[in-house]
Amino acid sequence: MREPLSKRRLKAWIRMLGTVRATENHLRGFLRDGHATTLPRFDVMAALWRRREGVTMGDLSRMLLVSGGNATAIVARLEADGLCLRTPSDRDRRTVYVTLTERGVATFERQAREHEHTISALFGSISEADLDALTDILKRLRPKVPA
Amino acid sequence: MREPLSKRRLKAWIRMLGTVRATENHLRGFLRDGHATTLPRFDVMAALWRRREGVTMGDLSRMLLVSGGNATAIVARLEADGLCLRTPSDRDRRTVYVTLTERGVATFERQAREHEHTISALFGSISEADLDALTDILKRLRPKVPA
DNA sequence: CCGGATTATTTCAAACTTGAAGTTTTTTCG
DNA sequence: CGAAAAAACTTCAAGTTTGAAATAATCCGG
Repeated sequence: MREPLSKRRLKAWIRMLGTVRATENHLRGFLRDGHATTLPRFDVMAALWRRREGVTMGDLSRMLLVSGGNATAIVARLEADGLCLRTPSDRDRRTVYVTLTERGVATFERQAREHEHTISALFGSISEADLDALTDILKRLRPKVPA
Repeated sequence: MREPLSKRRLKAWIRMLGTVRATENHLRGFLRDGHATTLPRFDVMAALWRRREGVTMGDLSRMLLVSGGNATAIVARLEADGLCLRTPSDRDRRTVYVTLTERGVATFERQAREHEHTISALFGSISEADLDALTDILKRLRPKVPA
């Protein structure tokens, strides 16, 4: 044994954290310089784009793993910019459905193209087999942390 | 080919991001409930602990991949709480060395024990071979994103 | 039907974070 | 040497984020 297993796990975690932070910093850069937006705004718009039919605030915060208060704040700014829309539900007057506006969809799709290219470039050095291995490992990791 | 490679890379990235966010949320929980502190404070203290001889503000922000302004803010709060100390350099009067106080060391080590256990538990479902594979993949990923 | 629990969301203060601008000091090089 | 450029920090405004408390609506058991 080269090192206690718990230490090796810790190092793997720290390395993963570093990779994610570095990648996020990179993404933040092109969103700022090329699209005058931010990562949290992009993340919210991505969630809204994926579920075009509308998402409740609760779903949104669960999808992004952020607090409800945070979701409220970002959606409020996106709405002020005309990129998304909040519609109260008829069925349950507590819930609000959020959707992208037409302009929001167009804006996101423009950003998403470059986003995908950027990620693909950053991840270009890992093979298909690695991609499978990574996905497999992450799949086993994730359920350990309950939502 | 099951799917365009760029889409698969994107999905792997999104999955990794989710894993990291979920893990961070979990860590945030025990730091708050058990140690009355926060993740950014813990991260700074970890960096200071690792380099006990002292770290400049610049080194700190590069180690943690955060902005200089951010490092200043967190160190200021830690210092106000008596957990770290800022010492101006004799050699270069622009630079400041930051170190943990004795109390800071003791506090961090207490938190770090539980932190390591938590990570070890979360990562308990991946084998040693997986750990190697994961580390290897991340090592190849990371240099693509220059600091 | 009533009242207490639960659920969905918002509000708010405090902390965190970025990025740009400003200050001070050191380095470079003509 | 003496600018001009570079480097190390700090400051600040604006945006992000959390978590607790407040609101409002729905659900559920009696």
